[in-house]
Amino acid sequence: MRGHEVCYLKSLIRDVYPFFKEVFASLGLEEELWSNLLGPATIEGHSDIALPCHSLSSSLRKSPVDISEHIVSLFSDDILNIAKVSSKNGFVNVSATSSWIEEQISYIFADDRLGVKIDDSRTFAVDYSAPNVAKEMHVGHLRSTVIGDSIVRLLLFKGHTVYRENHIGDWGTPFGMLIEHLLDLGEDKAAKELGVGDLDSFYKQARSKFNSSADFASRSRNRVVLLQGGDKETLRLWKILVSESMRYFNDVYSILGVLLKDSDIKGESSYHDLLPIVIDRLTKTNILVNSNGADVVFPTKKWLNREGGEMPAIIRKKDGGYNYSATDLACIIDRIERLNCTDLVYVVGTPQKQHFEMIFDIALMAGFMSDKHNATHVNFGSVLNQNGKILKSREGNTIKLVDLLSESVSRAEAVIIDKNPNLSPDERSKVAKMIGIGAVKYADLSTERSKDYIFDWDKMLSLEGNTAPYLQYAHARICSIFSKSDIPPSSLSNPIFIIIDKEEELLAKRLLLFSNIIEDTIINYSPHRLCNYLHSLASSFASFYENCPVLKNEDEKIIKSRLALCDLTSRTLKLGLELLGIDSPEKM
RNA sequence: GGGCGUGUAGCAUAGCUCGGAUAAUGCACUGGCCUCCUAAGCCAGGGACCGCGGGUUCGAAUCCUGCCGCGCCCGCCA
Repeated sequence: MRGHEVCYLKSLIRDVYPFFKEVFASLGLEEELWSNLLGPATIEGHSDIALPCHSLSSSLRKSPVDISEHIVSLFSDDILNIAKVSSKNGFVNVSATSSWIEEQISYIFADDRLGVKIDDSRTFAVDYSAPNVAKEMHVGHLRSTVIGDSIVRLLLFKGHTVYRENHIGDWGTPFGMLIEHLLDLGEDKAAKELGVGDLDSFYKQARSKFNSSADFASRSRNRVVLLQGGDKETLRLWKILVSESMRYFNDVYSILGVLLKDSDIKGESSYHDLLPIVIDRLTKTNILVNSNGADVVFPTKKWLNREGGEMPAIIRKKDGGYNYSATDLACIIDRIERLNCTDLVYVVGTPQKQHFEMIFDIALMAGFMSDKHNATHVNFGSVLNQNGKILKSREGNTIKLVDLLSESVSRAEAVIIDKNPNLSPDERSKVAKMIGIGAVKYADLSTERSKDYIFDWDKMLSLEGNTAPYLQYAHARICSIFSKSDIPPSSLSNPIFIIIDKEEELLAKRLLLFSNIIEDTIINYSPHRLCNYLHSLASSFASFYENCPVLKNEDEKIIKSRLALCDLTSRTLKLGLELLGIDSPEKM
């Protein structure tokens, strides 16, 4: 098992390794036979690291239990400075001593980065959010935006160069009808409707006219031709649609507290000039094939369509129009050749998995990317309703993202009034935003992203359990301890840690895991791992807080040690939440 | 038809890359704890043939394989 508690303490393995080496040398066992067996213990409470002896049974001709007991008896006493060694069920168990933990924790404490290393810098393009112009943002967009933003924060923290790429849907056939509808309404009125965020009704009105009026439909088709032909007046009207929608999206981004800015927008339209070049280069590498009048590529990996025929990726349609495969290939060229990216990350839903596999395959075939580049589809599951059905954006009564967010904030505010009436209205409103928005983001980030998740209003806003408010509360409690004491965190340089009680030992061990968890989270692009860790940290803090008096202690040394543990915990929670894009209020 | 994903206590999830001990966490449930640093909390407890069957292994929730349920993709929409 490799839960958050377990990928613990690489340094403990490093420190005790020489002792194992000595013991196994005396048994005459080759290093290859045992060195991979030494690893994190799988059961919390038994030990920190362990070595199962079962596979040694045949070569040593003894039972695993006998072997483990024998091994324990062979260790030199010097290991006791680092760890206690014991045996159980055929495992050799190694538990770090308090003094070893104290030393490690001092090291982390002195580090602003809490032990997290800076990587060799690479250059990433992270493609996320991608709302459609003149269409409402709904809960489905939440996932891409929130997951992508957290990944960006993590990569930046690890020292990488990151381009945020907001690939908005600002081109294509629907724009004919949208522009005609804009004209029908009058520019001013339309702009206003879009700017205040009434995108849903704008789109629906246009769609319904398109379906019911032949005249409108015909005007719309003509308008698409004008748009694609670069007609100046049409482009001017198109820009109104785009900029008014962006104004609205920026409002949502600001409420959500994500990093996306106007300069991160790279809509589909901006790759226009590259599309003929894509065709040209695919032709030159001899992989573009004409099939029924369309220009297509057959990827290396074979896919079958419904009829059982080999399935190509269509790059240019029979009518000469480019489709999204062409745009995505253009993106790859742009990101690799103009931005010099080494890593391309696409935070897009799982339904597009096959599409991305094809595109990455073709990009390699055509030489747009090489082995030196990593392209990753960071896929995520759908948002389901209570009945387990997908929340549809078109016909159903979809919850607007803004409405969801504001309700979350107002519910959070109601809880604060109830729990902490002493907070001033001004503070309360600030804190309510941090909690309400944090709760929604955390609900989305804390489940394994490739799975579907059930949108549960009550659970999302519940302030109990594995939720952002629980983590924020732990942080606020620590701030409160410091405000009650006359010892500010800044005065705690070079504290001497004294780990005595089991609750403070568990807290300390979990604090030591932080850097491992960050590595794990970013390697897998899985923010939920960080979430689970922070919850386990907050939970061990709550236990510590309940059982280990900090300020109400007689021993000055213990007060200082525990205050330092508190400070380190709050810094870890705050940094961890920050990397998820969630604020940490000092009072709540 | 082809492909992909998913199935773990009443509910929601983690663990599956890279196989180890009594399967972890939260909600809900039962019982305790506020003249005491924020009870938005803590402590204790009950609750699971890890979808089903085979295989590999000293050892499988984890790897392989065959089924079953659910979902998604296979559009000259993005």
